[in-house]
Amino acid sequence: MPRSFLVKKYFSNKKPKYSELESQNGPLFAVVPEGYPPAELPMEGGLVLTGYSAGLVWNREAVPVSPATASPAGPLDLSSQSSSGGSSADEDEGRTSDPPSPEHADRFQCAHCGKACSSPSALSRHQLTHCGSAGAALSAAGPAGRSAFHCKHCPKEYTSLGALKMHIRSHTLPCVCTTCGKAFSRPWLLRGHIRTHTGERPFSCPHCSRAFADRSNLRAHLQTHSEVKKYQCATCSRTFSRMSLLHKHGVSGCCPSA
DNA sequence: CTGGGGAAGGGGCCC
DNA sequence: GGGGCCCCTTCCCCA
Repeated sequence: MPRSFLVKKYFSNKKPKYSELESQNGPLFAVVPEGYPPAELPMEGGLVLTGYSAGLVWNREAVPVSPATASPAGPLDLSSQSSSGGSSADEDEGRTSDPPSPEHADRFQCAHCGKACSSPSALSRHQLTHCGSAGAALSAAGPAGRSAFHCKHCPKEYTSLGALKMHIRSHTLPCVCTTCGKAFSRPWLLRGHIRTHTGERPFSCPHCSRAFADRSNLRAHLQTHSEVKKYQCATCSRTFSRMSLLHKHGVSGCCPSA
């Protein structure tokens, strides 16, 4: 289970550019199963994602997945659909931290969302995420119980100074490319950018000769080797390698009954 | 028009 | 607490 996907919460104000998606639910939501309002979809372990999440367009009903084989890591379970190249297995190469073990789930489980943590400290840190801009106002989370650190550049607020500092980087952009001067919030974003100058492509596709500078792009590419792709249209069951393609598909009229 | 690649943003978790 | 890395997601552009 992808860690960040489980616990991501701040959909509503993540990217200003996505305002059009937030303002018009249109075709995109045509693929959300009925009974699952876009703003509240049940997730693994009783998790509920609040707010708009463009990442939830896949249809779990359209592709019945048995509990035994259900992949918590992705929209569709591809673990048994790897005949054309086993993209799922390849995608998971190098990922060793997922999913959390059941015994850990019993030992360090978040009382608010049910998330299992590997240690008490991890649980403590996780519980802090329930406070603040997520609007989850949990009195039991953290000593303050409410956001205490406000960003001076935007309305966001955080429960820890570390989280605030991390966020402020997105405003100050301290990582500057010495080649072109472009600035980034994170060192690894800069490193990824530098690859665009050097041409370095450390992520190779095991099925073809292509290589990529970014792991996520390789992951997307691996979908193209799979017959059954990750994102599925609820209306026609056609699958797509990228959510953006599914979105386009919906916009183009396959799902007019949005 | 569609599918795919490139580049980038940002939150969360682990060490 | 901070750095590094994880992941997902998006936009833009091109074939």
